[in-house]
Amino acid sequence: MALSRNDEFPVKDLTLSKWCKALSHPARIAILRNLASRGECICGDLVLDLPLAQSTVSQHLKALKEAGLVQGQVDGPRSRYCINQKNFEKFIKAFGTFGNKLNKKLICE
Amino acid sequence: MALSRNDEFPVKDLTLSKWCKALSHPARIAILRNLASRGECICGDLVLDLPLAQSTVSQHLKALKEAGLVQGQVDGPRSRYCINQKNFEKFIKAFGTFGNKLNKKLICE
DNA sequence: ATCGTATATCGTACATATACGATAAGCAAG
DNA sequence: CTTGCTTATCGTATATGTACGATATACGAT
Repeated sequence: MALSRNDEFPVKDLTLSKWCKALSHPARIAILRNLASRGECICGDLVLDLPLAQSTVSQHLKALKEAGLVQGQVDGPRSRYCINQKNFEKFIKAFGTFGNKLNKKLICE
Repeated sequence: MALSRNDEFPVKDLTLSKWCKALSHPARIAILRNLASRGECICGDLVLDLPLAQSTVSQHLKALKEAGLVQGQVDGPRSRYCINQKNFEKFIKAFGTFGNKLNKKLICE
């Protein structure tokens, strides 16, 4: 795409867009729901629940990890994943701030 | 990307991911902030505020429109845009539901 | 009718995302 | 050490996203 102009946008917008991007695929939303309801689980559990190949699920997990929304730890031959609660809360908060600001403007002005 | 498996995911996940995708670029977040603070504005106003060419801004507006988050109406030679409040509220609500469910699980179980 | 302004769309280039199978790497068990 | 299981990564194919300039379209004004 030619050159990205991302460095010319406010950091807050970049941060929020990064997190939203992490949720911009239904598989990643399903993964987060799954992780939340199980507390934690291994990659193989997710593969059973999703209509995707193991390698694809692994890619989505990597994306969520890079966005900071999940964390993983090695457990023998497995990888055990869970939601990165701290960052997830930051995301929820940032989103809430964004939504509230916009709603306030929409209603009051 | 080979064939998409999107039709095999729950509708709720698809809906939320679609909206998140609309916010997955900083320019579109900036546009929404802009529209909220101005109430409404024309494409040219946004072009002045963003580090992007007119045609690119128009593309981002189209994306937001297709996601249902903004609406536009022709005004003489201009296009006047504003936030689609009804859908935006649906989005905020859907996101809140998602976030709350996950948080509840994270805290209580 | 012509000119100027505003915007959407087209064409294009390149980047990134999504999907899969195959393979590599790591560990447990025998 | 070999076997079996789990997962990450590689290679690849294709789709989508992002950016620009150029152009078409639509309207108001002169």
